[in-house]
Amino acid sequence: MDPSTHDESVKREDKPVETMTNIPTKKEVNKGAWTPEEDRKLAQVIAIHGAKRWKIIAATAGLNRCGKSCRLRWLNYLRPNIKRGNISDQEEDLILRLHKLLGNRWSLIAGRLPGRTDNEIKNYWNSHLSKKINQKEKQSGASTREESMDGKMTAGKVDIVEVREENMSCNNTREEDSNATFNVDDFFDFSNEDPLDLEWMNNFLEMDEGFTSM
DNA sequence: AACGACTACAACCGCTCTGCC
DNA sequence: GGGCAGAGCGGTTGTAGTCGT
Repeated sequence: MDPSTHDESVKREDKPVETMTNIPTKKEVNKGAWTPEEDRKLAQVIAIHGAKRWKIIAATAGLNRCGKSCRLRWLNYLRPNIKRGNISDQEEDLILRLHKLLGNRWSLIAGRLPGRTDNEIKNYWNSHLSKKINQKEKQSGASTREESMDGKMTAGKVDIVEVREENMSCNNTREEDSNATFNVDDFFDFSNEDPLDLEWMNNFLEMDEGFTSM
């Protein structure tokens, strides 16, 4: 499949806004794997201008890339303090628990795993964890009735969590829902927190255990 | 050695959200 | 309040690498 045949975003990026001469036109825009030279140029420009105004960055760096592509490359690959590969057992466990709580909100999950990107976690989930879970479900489905009851309990737990999250994440209803014991937005607000401080994790694990025992 | 199936992950796409004018 | 542009997110695709036959 050739992505260029339905490239709506590129069309949008080429609106007349572009008065800057270096911004690539639809025909010129480069796609596919990034070269080391492109990485170097992008990193240089970001070091000078900061990681904002991606369209300008793309133009300044002389890259025939759209701003979106530059942003993604920076966030997922070039950014400092990125951890690559080898997701530890602890991290995996955390991903599983957070996914149970949050669903496919990868950026929130990634926010709690220092050095990991949402894209990496999403990929890891799709290629590793989703299979693991499927296997587990199959196993539990084929085993004893007692175990299948446990499976129902697990599914029930997820439902409860999802309902809770719905209540918690909705700012409009937050005031009405005075019984909420937990606010997901507050919980995942890192603004006043050292990202490497793992105390939150203990709190989260305790809370998760609390749901488990429900 | 050659080939197809499978896996992992980088990158793209479309959509939504947010802030500014 | 409405429109626009930029930023961000999650889903999906493309492809290089690996493995089994």
